[in-house]
Amino acid sequence: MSLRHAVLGLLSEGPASGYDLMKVFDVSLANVWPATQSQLYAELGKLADAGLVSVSAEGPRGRKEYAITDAGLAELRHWITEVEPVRAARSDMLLRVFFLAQVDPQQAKEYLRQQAEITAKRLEHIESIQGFVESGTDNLSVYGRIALEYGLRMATTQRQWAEWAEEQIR
Amino acid sequence: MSLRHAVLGLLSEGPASGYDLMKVFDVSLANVWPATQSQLYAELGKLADAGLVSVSAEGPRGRKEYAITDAGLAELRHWITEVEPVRAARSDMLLRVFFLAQVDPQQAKEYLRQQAEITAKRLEHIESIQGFVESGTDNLSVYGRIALEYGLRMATTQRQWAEWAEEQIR
DNA sequence: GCCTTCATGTAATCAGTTACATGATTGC
DNA sequence: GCAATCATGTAACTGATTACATGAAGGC
Repeated sequence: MSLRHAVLGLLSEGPASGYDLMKVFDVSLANVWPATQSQLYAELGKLADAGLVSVSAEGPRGRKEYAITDAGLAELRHWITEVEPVRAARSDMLLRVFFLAQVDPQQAKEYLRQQAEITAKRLEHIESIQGFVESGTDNLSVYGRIALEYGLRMATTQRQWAEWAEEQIR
Repeated sequence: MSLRHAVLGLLSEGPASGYDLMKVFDVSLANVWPATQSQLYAELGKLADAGLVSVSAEGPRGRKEYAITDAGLAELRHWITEVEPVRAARSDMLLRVFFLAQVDPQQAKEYLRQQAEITAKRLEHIESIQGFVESGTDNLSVYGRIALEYGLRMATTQRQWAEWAEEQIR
């Protein structure tokens, strides 16, 4: 049920069409809550039915601009402050670790080295977008930077763990 | 498609019934790949249809013991060494961070402090189970400890981040 | 005889992914 | 005229969650 709140959150910054939202999504929230175009349009429809957003304008090519309603804002705030985050935390990367005894030590070490490398790449990538967002002063940028810092720290820790784990084998 | 491999992985340590697997699951893999009882039984059925596991014995109360087949072991090894882990990484905890501008700074700080506390509790919990698993010498325990270390490091980093983030506001 | 544990499943629903379908408008 | 971009949606499928149904066997 969180895509709904992701959409409400984006609309809390101002009205937008599904198409607009998708673009913002891809460069911001997609990292913490991926969603597809079909999902987004479907969610906007449901949100409108529930009265949490409304069609604020219609443009060319059937464009529908949505705006968050008071009920929507209330729901967003309620979700932020009163709903306990659930930690799902599925990781097939870690799942594999449990079964590394099923391949030979060489391959197990190789697997962990690969993970260290992949994480190092992600780290570089995060650092590169950090440069981009440094300047933004809008809400999403300000808090986006705090979320980015999370990614940075987590990736660093993961890289170090993978390097340590590789050492543990043999 | 990873529950399938979680099941294969557990069966690679020896034959077991769905009921047996569920118990092991809850204290080990559930942390990296949660699954429900219904899901598990359904998966065993599909796995058997696909010839990756077979019913190796039948016991009282309709108990069916499953054993991994050669094809199953091959599939498991292939998955470990040749299939790229996908990083899904959905976090509604982080999603909220993006929208913290929608509540007042007091509440935003409160939210982050709460996350720090929750993470601290999880950290304690992980440390407590670390004591339990310290002694095991079976494959799952050995690699389970490496996975546990991951949880430990990640939780530590997350706690520190949450404390830092709280400081950033106001 | 009764409680606990063992043991397996079905059904309904929801969330997410992939692929496809369709067409209007704008800029060149 | 044509390509790129804008724009919205449907359909089929897979995976996951919740709730319910059912009953045998073993220990006391």
